[in-house]
Amino acid sequence: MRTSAGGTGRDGTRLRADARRNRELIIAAARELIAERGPDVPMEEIARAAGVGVGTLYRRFPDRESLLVAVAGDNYRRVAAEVRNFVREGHGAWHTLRSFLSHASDVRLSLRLAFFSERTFSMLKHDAEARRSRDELLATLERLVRDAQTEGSMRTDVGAGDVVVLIGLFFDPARRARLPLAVPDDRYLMLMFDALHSGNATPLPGPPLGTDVLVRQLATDDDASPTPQGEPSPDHRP
Amino acid sequence: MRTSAGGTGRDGTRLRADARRNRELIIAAARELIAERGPDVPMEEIARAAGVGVGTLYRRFPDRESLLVAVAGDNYRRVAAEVRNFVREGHGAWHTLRSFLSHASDVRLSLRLAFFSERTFSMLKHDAEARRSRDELLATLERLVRDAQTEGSMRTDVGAGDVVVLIGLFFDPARRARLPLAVPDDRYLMLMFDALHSGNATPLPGPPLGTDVLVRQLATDDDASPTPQGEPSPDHRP
Amino acid sequence: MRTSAGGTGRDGTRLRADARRNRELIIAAARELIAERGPDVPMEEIARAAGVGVGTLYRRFPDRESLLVAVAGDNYRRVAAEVRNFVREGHGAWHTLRSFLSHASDVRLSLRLAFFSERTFSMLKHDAEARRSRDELLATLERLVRDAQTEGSMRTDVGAGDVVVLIGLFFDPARRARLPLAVPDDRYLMLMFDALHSGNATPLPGPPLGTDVLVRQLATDDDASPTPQGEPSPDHRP
Amino acid sequence: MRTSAGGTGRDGTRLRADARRNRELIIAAARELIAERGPDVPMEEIARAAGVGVGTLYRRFPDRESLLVAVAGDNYRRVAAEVRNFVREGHGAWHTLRSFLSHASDVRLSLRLAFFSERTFSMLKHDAEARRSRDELLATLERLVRDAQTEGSMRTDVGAGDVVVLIGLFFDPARRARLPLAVPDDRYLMLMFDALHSGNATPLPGPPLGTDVLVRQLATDDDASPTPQGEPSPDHRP
DNA sequence: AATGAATGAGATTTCATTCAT
DNA sequence: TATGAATGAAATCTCATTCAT
Repeated sequence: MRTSAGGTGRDGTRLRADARRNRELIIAAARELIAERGPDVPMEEIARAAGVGVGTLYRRFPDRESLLVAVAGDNYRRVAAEVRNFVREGHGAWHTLRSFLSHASDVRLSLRLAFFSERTFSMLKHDAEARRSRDELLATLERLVRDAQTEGSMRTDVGAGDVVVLIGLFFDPARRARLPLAVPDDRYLMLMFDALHSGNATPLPGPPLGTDVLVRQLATDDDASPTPQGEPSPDHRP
Repeated sequence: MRTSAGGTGRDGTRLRADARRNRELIIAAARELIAERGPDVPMEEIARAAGVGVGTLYRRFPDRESLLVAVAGDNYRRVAAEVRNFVREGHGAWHTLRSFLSHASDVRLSLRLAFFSERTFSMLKHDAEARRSRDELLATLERLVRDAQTEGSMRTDVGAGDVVVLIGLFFDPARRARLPLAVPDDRYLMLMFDALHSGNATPLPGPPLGTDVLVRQLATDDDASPTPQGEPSPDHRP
Repeated sequence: MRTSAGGTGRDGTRLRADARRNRELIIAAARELIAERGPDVPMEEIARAAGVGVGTLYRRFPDRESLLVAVAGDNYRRVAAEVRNFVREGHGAWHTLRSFLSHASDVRLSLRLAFFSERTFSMLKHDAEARRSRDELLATLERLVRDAQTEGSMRTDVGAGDVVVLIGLFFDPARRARLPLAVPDDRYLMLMFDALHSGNATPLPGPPLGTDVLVRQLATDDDASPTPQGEPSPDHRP
Repeated sequence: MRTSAGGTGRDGTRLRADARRNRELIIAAARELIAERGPDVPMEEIARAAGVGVGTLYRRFPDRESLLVAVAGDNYRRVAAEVRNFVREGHGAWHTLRSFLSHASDVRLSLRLAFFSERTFSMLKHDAEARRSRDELLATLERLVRDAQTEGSMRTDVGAGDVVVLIGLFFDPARRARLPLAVPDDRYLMLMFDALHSGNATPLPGPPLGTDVLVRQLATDDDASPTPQGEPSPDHRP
């Protein structure tokens, strides 16, 4: 049984064991460096951190964008399980949402990665599994938001898309690195939650932003068909 | 008696008319491009946008940092008058603070510019007038925050420094440009205000952040006189 | 057992064959051009002369200084063997000294290269092998001078350091290139030797200049061990 | 009575008093800076040192070469009187030659300046007075050398041209600046004299080099007629 | 398949020289 | 006429990407 997770080449053929290992090393190094220094770190440094040559990196990922896509996809996968666990616990939607976004820095990275650039986003469409993971993540987020709103603990004029935007704006490591200040993430995360909590009556301009809007907004120019072609391996975990 | 605003060379001598005009064109172009694409836009593009040669740009500003400083300084000056007007109106501190930060996009740019890099910040110290403007801006912010807290409309576990950080994190045009979404600034500004409004009881980690902390944190190596006038951050805890 | 001469990267690892060849082409081109036009020839020209792109040059030598160091180091190595041969012959120290400096233009280039700039010199300290070669060269020079003085054929109020300075002043190709004259090196080399010959009684201001002085004068900031082996300048005053 | 000394424009018209003053300030500043840092000092620095704008400098001297020519010419004139004095004293030709070259740093600068570049040299041909001063200087040098040789104190296989070459090679301030060593000029000047002193029997390759050779060698490509055209003001000091 | 060398297109900065004020 | 501002052609160096080993 072939799992597709990060283990297939462009044409769907199985990668050699060492090749797959390199692929993973590269993605891990890239995630680290990107999280630390933003999406513009020199390719050579990523290669060095991964312990491979640039050539290898480029053989695996023909350009920077496709590496970003891979990192994003990988991250979604990493997050997928975590997501389910968080939800299972059942401490109330609002609390779950908070701890979900507070503790899982991978989640935050995931939410940011999809929106690094149009091309990153649009390429994501061609990796069916990553897209599926992403959609699961977004669906979970949607559900948590909806439940929290039903509970009455979250204001109803915001949507899951707003949460994604907030995360995307807030947690930019490049920006943070540039701020010559040691500001604690937590403090501003808390403020963000307070902003989202119900009891804040200021009416917001515009309707709640759903994640569907985010996704749709990016899927206009390219092909509209949901999963057009090049789905390397349709079979995935049950 | 003329003030020197924008019209003096490094040594304080008056610039020739055409030179001053170019200087202003450059700063305007730089502000525009920086606001649009962040502080790393090619110098050549800035020059082109200003309608001058690179050489001219470099004659006026020997390196990128000094251009950033100039843009920051200029922006502070542009903001200074506006600041006073806003305050004069007197519709209550909270309302004033909101409209102050909501309407003046220059204010937001100013608050961000000071913290682009340590060197930008530190060079700013040597431009007395820009520093004065900055300090006036920060002092105003401090006052508004304090008053709003006294009014009971703003939570007391945040400080003016927190506002600056939030602005700095939120309104990064480079980041925005990268987001392939047309997100309305207003919406998130509102959320930010709601986060800052009183009635949000979640205790924040850490003490309120004053602007003095921001300024002091960056002023270690150089001159010791922290903030010549415009006392930012008197005590304001409840 | 291979020596690493010219064939190792910065970290001592073996270079690939083609890289080593390029490295050598670059050094050769640089030596040529530097000898012809001084240490300021455009990097791009050096690259062109070597038949490579600038990028290659910069990959090998991250900046101009490090290229100069490499050329110096290489030159020392080239000279090292020659030095021993000259000395072996044994026609009397004075004669040896003369032919040593007369025939080997590489020797002269070497003696000049170490003193192009403080940074060149100081970086040289970190290339152990080049330093060893340099020290061997200087030690040989010291010995020849001392022996010639013992023989009675060389004035005793000069030292090997003086010889280096004279070479350094005389054989500046940039200077020569600028002189719109075809002056024969030999002629002035001969005059220099006559100046150094004994029987010239004019007392010189200052003590004989040893090469140790040259070396020490430049070795203040960095490591304290002055000259690992190849003892330049034992006492040699009459 | 119009004296031509530095006081005429390109077309021979008398310069306004302030213009002449500027011309002199520029030349003085240029001499200083050139002597200190070689013939490549930025034009703007020369202008600044002279207390004028670059525009003024360029109005006076259309390019760098012509400034060098002017500095050379001026220097010759400054030296001319000195030359006569030195000779008048009459302490023996050898002694005179030594003190002549030892004490008058202007003399040394003059001897170097003529040979900075072909164009410098060739342009000199168009400034009749400077050429005359130069020729006087060279003639004096020739005479001193000849007399010293007649006295028996100077070797006869060298000529005044050799002396010029030696000076030209030795006293390059740019070179000296680069040497990270404080070497005393005197010491090497003394050595040079010892080289030139009789009693040094090593036969030199080639014939004595006369200054005529220097001059002739540079006058081939251009026009051969001694003072072709454009002698701005033939009348000069009686 | 892996490596890392080579490439060349920018980006920054300097400075000789021209030109508007 | 004096000024110094404007220009643009180098020169240095970096890095994404391609290609030989």
